[in-house]
Amino acid sequence: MGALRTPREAWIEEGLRALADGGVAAVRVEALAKALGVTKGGFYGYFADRDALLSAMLDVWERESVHDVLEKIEEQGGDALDKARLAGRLTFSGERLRPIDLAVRDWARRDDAVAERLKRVDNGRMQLLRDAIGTFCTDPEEIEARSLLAFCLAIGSQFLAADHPGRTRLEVLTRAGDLVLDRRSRPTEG
Amino acid sequence: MGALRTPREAWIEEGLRALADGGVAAVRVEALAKALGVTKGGFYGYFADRDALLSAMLDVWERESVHDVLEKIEEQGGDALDKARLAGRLTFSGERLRPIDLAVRDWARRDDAVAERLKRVDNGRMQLLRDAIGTFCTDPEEIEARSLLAFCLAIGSQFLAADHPGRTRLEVLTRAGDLVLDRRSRPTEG
DNA sequence: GGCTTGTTATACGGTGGCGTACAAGTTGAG
DNA sequence: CTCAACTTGTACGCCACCGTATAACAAGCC
Repeated sequence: MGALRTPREAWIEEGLRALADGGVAAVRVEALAKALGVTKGGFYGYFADRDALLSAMLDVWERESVHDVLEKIEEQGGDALDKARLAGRLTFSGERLRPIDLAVRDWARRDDAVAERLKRVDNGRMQLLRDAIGTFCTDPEEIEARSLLAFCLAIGSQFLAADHPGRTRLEVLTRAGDLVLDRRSRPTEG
Repeated sequence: MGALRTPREAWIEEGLRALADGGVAAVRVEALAKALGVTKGGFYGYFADRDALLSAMLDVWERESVHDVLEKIEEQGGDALDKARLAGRLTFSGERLRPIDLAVRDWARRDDAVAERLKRVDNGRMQLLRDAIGTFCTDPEEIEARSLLAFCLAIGSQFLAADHPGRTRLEVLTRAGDLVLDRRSRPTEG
């Protein structure tokens, strides 16, 4: 029996790396092979074609983004606000999920199947936010509006190029997060 | 003298259309030619290469996004809040600038020259928001945080796939915008 | 060591894109 | 109507990529 020198998972992992820093167009079979130090010879033993790899990559991404995050949240405990904050950090800090998420988001604008998956994932995240904001806010419309604000802050800030003279993005982001997620921040004439 | 049957502007316009609905990878000389009903024969009379077209497209986009928007804002008048709101509508409603903006935003993540241009544009937009929010808010840190929130709301909502059961995205978006841009919306225990 | 089994390298055909060269076509001026 | 000037079509070489076929190769088992 021959050994498994470049297993299926290695292709998926390299594909996710390419997706993360070059978008879906950068996921090219021959480029992945070169990055893995092999040729594409073995690739088609695991995947019918490039689309099969893309699909497998999305499977891994969806599992890590939903199942794995929820698991970590549960084992941490805390109230709904803590959970939402941890979920945000797990997804949008750290160099693994964050760039993949952004690439998937752009990809979804041109591929309905990807858009469908992203919708499932985003709906789950929105529910975490609703639960969190519901702990200090009773108006359902305001809960929804604040949840949207919090989510858009997390995503939008990644796509924003503007400077904040005299401050860091992180500082402004923290303050903005407080405005949306903290009951006590009811600024000026609160 | 021969007439100008497919002028330079037509290539740029078609390029922007392709960029808007397929991303920068979809801006292909031969595809644009087909869309214009010609072959690529004439293209290289106007542009040294594909990059020259991309650069010209960005020039047009930047002028429309900054100069033209500022012009319309000035001729409308009103206070800083009205101006910021109009700027937001001109940029993120309507089917011309909005999809181009999103495509440029993703493009900027992989091209430093584009990132530089986007930063210039975004800085201008942020200043409009600071001026607007400064009309009812005095704390500079809160002004910055609210400006970031407003901007992220405009961008992030375009990339968000989640549903809002029982409501439309526009309804939630309007409420969220009020939370950030309206002094009177100081919800629950305001 | 040889055999079996699975993995990888190599070579190929097909497609589609870029940029160039030049021929064919069109247009307006005289 | 003719000519010059410009625009466009066509054909080409090049390269990168996909997917297939097949041969070379490694690894464990007997």
